[in-house]
Amino acid sequence: MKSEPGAYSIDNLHRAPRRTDCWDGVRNYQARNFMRDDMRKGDLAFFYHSSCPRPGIVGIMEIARAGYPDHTAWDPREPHYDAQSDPARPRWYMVDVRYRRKAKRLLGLPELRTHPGLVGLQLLRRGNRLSVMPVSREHWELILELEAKPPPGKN
DNA sequence: GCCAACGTTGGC
DNA sequence: GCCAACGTTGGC
Repeated sequence: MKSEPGAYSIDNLHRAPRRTDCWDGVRNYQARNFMRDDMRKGDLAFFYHSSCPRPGIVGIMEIARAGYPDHTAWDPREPHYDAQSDPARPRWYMVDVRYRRKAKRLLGLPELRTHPGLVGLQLLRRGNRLSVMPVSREHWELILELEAKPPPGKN
């Protein structure tokens, strides 16, 4: 799950009450479907910082509540207000996430890209712009193994 | 249903 | 700031 740290970082989540917050504001149908249909309470997710000097995976969180309507879509004062979303038929969904831990080190996008085992990871797909996307069990475990290794040196 | 125009995302 | 790659919109 991606977020721009300038808007909402893993530190924000760490400081939130009960280290839990709602993942609101997603306004993309594919990303919405992942949250609404595929995420279950107790699932784990990587927290990814995007649009920043060093984009990459910065930590792990847990889905604390499965998909439910994103009420910020109905509030005109909200930045992601959507006048077309009817409370009777919610268009946008969110989940609640709980902070688990920070990554031992940043798993930067360039490093992830160089790893042959991560070919096919949706995050690395060309032109990918989804802010929420699935990670296979195999890729998940590979990334955790990568985390345990020393960071790549500068060549 | 096609597709051009436009807006957004996000790496660089 | 640039721009590639998408998604959305709306005229036809």
